[in-house]
Amino acid sequence: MSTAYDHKAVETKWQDRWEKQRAAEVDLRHTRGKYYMLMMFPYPSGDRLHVGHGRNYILGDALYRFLRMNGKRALNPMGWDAFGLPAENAAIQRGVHPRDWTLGNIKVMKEQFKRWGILYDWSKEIASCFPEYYRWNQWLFLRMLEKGLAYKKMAPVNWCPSCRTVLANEQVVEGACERCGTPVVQRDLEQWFLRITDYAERLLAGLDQLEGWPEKVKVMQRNWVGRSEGAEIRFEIPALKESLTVFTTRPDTVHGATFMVLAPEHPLTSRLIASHPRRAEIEAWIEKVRNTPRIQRSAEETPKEGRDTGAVALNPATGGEIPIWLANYVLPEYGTGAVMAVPAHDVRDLAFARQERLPVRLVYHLEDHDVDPTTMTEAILHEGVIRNAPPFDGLRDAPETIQRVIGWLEEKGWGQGKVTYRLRDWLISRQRYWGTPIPVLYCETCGMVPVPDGQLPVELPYDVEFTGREGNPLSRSKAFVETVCPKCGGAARRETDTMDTFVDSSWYYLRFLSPRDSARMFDPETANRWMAVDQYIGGIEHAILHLLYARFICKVLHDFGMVDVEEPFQNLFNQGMITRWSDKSGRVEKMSKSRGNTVSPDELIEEMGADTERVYTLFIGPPEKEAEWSDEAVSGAHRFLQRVWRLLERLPEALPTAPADAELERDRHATIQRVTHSLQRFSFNTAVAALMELSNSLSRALEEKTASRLRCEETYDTLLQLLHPMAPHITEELWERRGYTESLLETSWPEYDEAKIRRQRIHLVVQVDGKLRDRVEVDAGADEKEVRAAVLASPRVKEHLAGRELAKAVLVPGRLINLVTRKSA
RNA sequence: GCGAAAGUGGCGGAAUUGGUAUACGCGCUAGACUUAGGAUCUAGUCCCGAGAGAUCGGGUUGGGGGUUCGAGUCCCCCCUUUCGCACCA
Repeated sequence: MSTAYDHKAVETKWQDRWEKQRAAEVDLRHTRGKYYMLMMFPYPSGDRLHVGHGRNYILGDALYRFLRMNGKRALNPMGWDAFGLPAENAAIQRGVHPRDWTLGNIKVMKEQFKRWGILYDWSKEIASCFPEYYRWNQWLFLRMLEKGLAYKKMAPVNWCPSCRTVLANEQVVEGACERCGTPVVQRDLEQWFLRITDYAERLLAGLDQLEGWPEKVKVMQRNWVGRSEGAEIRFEIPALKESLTVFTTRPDTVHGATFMVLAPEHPLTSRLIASHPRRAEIEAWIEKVRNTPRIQRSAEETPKEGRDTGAVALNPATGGEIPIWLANYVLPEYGTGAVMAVPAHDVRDLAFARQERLPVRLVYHLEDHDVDPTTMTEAILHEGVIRNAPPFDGLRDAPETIQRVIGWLEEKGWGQGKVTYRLRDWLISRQRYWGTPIPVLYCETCGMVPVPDGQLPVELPYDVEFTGREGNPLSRSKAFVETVCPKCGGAARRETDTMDTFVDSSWYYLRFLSPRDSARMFDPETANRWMAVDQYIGGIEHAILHLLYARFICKVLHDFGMVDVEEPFQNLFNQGMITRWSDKSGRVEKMSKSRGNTVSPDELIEEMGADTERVYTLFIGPPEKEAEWSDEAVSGAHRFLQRVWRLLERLPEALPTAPADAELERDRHATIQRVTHSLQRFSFNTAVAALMELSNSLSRALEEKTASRLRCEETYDTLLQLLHPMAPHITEELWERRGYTESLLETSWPEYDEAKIRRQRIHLVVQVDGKLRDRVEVDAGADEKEVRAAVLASPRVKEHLAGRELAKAVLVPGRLINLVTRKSA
């Protein structure tokens, strides 16, 4: 038996053993003690994982092992978010098929997980790119289509004329295509949507139930849904004999509406400008605005631009005529795409009114001084009293005032109360190959026809060309596109759009519970027993999109009667990023390949071992916070593990009996308590610190021969058990060398006895007027009388009391006593 | 601009409920062992002042005020940083 710590041999040995034993496999038929933990399944990109990625998985594995030792039936599955654009780009750049590229990457990542010593239940592995998985995306889509939750409409998209494809917002860099640099244009295309806006209210309400979610994420989701209460108000346009509806959160300021502003895309625009003398010029301007990418157009720096249509509307409250304008700052998709401008009480409207020399009218007046509407430079937002706006004169800016105005508008038939959301329906169409084909087809006689369930899955053809410049490769696959209409038997063409990969990831947590079911999306019975996910772990970058979509789809499946829960993830944990100095940029940045500041786990594991990386990663700081990687500090973790290794050989140094057994026993129990509580609240860094201290105590006890052999061995065994979640390989090896045959994973988490942590005699802190002056030894249970006697006997305390008189004493039992004095008379 | 979180030694950080601020680790200093060591071990390491010394006194959690016997922790004002949203009517 070798005595030096050979991390390579130890780690390979145990990784192979865990793999052979299928150590993390769970039989889902049993649910006693069930705990469903889940790491956000990764995208198998071609890059090797670095230590920054490792933090996430190591954290999860430490939690998993801790749960197991605490008797939980913990399920920790892993799969692959395997569809996506990089695979297609790899195909274009390197001529390798997206499928082969993806499967190759999965293999590499799986090997990396193993080398970190991470245990997943691989019997439940899934990959979203397999037809066995994505057929259920299609099935779900068809159910949503039936219920009207999936629909198709024209929508403006970012379009690269050179690549001839739609780009996601993230792929537009300064108004140009990220890949070829061609300026991106806005273009209207028929696109598929999922009606997530129908669920806006429930998505908001559900957040209030999620006590186990970080407040930050809930706030971000609330803002994203963006609920606004207000009213819709109709303004008549005499020239068109039609009315224009606006949405406003401030119906109480309707008397101050001095002009209207429409988005250039508004359906009424062309009729409004039909007889305008400079119509062509305005149309050209509209075209320019429409072609501005949405991100740029809605940036605050973008100057406000507008055009007068020449038409007027009637303000229902005043009966006055007000001009109708078009402006780039009004967004067609929010509210009704039209606003009533109240410059006196809205910052943006005031700026625009001043720029275009439009009139301003006050509704709310300040009480302390008069404001001149022709010169005012600051809008009056939430103060003042209404004047000259019958029948509301005298009312103040308050929610009740708004309610009264809404009631009045409803009574007069001019408008009604209305709630609007910022949330838009979910655009799922992608003009890409590597995704789930949307299962509909187009027949010349029957029109759009859903693919019958019996014909699912609509499989991606393998034999496709990837040239990179011709739009969606699918549309050039005759074998795929040309098909037969299931209704009439005539010729039909398949939809070539594929789904956003966020569809795949919005229900995968259910598939893990019956991953091989070929008859159903998932087994509702097992799902109801195992859902919700008890602990979900992943990056904050998914705070909005993924987590919102997953909540939405879960609610849809709930409404379909397929699963009881409405919220899929009970507790959410977002680990912080790992940062490191980057020579490229000359500052500390997120660790990433493109920044050239990654640390490879391969080399680190080779040099110091996976356990060292694990311990350091957990010790680096609070896991929810960002942490800066330090190459030097890693060696501290390595030294600690080496000390733990050497302690085994030092155990025989202890004598059969020794004087201070109780002290080490106290440390042991106190450490169990500290580590247990730390791990329960994800405080891995303090858990590691506590274990370092226990290791130091044991080392000292051996050195000074203050504890018995039995006591030292017992302490050491506890140390190995408590350390196991963080450093699984070395602890298993040492445990085996201690002579135990069962895996540490199968042992029960050590228990502590509070009575053994308490000391008989304690050092009580003595303060005089809040300042630390001495410590006295007293019985732990000493009452105030006894403590006072002991304290007043202290020479140092006497010194500080000299010339003063004791006013009162505050005793915190077991901790301190504070003697409060005053000048003696 | 709105919203959220945070600010503690040279550095990463610790301090469940208000109760010994700076645990643990890195780095640094000195010493031991050594053929050499980026190995290992031991001691020291918040700042200022006094002392040969064990020690003693004072100060310190971004700044200022407050509550309290007692504040890193609670309240108010300000400063800084990070993150999210951002022409949403």
